[in-house]
Amino acid sequence: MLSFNLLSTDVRGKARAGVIRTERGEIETPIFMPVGTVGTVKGVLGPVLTDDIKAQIILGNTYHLFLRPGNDVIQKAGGLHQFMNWKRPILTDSGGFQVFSLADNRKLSDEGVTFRSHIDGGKHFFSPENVVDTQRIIGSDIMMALDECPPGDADYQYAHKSLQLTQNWLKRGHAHFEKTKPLYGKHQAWFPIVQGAGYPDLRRSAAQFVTDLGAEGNAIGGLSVGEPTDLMYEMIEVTNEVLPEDKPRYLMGVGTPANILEAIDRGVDMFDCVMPTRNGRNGMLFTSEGIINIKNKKWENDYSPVDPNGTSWVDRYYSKAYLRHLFVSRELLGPQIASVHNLAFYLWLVKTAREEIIAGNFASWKSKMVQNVAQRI
RNA sequence: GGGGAGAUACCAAAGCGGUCAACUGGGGCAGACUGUAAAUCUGCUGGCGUACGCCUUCGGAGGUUCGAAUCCUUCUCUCCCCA
Repeated sequence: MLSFNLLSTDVRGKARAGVIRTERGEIETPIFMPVGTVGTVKGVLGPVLTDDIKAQIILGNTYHLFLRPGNDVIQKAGGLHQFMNWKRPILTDSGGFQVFSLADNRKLSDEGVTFRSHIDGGKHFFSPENVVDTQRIIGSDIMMALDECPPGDADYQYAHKSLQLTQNWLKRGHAHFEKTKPLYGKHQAWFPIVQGAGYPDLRRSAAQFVTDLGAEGNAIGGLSVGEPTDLMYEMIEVTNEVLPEDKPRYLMGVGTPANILEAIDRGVDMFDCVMPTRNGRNGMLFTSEGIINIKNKKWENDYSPVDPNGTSWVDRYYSKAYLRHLFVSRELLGPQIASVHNLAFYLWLVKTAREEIIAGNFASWKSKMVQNVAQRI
């Protein structure tokens, strides 16, 4: 079973500190989950992820793993944990986000979605049911429901229709989940997803629908897909007013350090985002003092540490000038160091948020940190 | 000693009478990135101006022409081949 214990709630706000227990270990919330789409957190070795970054749970992606290496290889390996030698929990996205991000290569129907593979153009059909089956083969500790993620500027009519499709899929996915069993002897949870675009009434009814499914945790999807930030915060608030307090809440795909702090303040427990790794690979460093573009000329002769306050050894071991040199020279070590740093920073951020919630100081710490973290330096 | 080729912006390299402030690469500078089709993509890169534009450029000097990076003369320098 997956359980969630709420330890502490910030006195002023809705921020929560808790513990999720899975058969592969505990997850202290709020938590950030590094994204490892195809069975690898890009550029980061497993032991670094475990010991240095201290990731408690990582993501995988059903669509990508299904295409390559494929269910067969993963099943023969004994599941994704065995395959990549990762012993802590894994959450897998269902491919729902690819319904959105590969919009040009897919066809939606009530039954499911037909994709054209981005790798070889081949046709594949995903349904709420077969996506559960594939995630059983992957063996993730938390499986995600198949959903449709409408774009941020979806009009009401589309958002409404899309939500009905998603809810139909949630019902079917949930039923199939209840009917099937793990393949490797470890419990797997299944999280449904709240959609509803930027419309409070849709979000509220979607949250109620999801709550009624009685899953072990719930997710908020369809945010940070082009809508204004304030609208995203409003949707999180509206949704969390309805979602049950005794289950973890997962905000999918978000976001910037400031986004995460604001969402924690509105009662979110779990996050994932490609930003620390992708933007890190592209030279953006997130620090407690603000955002650095390490490729900029101004760091050319700055021999100070990457981040003097950083929590990863790379922060003090390498200088900004050296890291800039690696990026400018297109050396592979540059993106690797940046990824390790950014992930360690994200994990530090949520860990500190947790401590501040428990200490009762979250609100004041947050308002100061949101400012620091968002500025460009 | 004889014969030939060439000098273009930071580098390489197109252009061979007007549509050239000059193709394209590289380099440089900056930007984007939110459940990863991304170790990717975009913009700028003579000066001044937001912009229409104006000014100074294609080895040096002179010339032809309404008009030259492009044609002619000459100087300087580089490279290749044969002895």
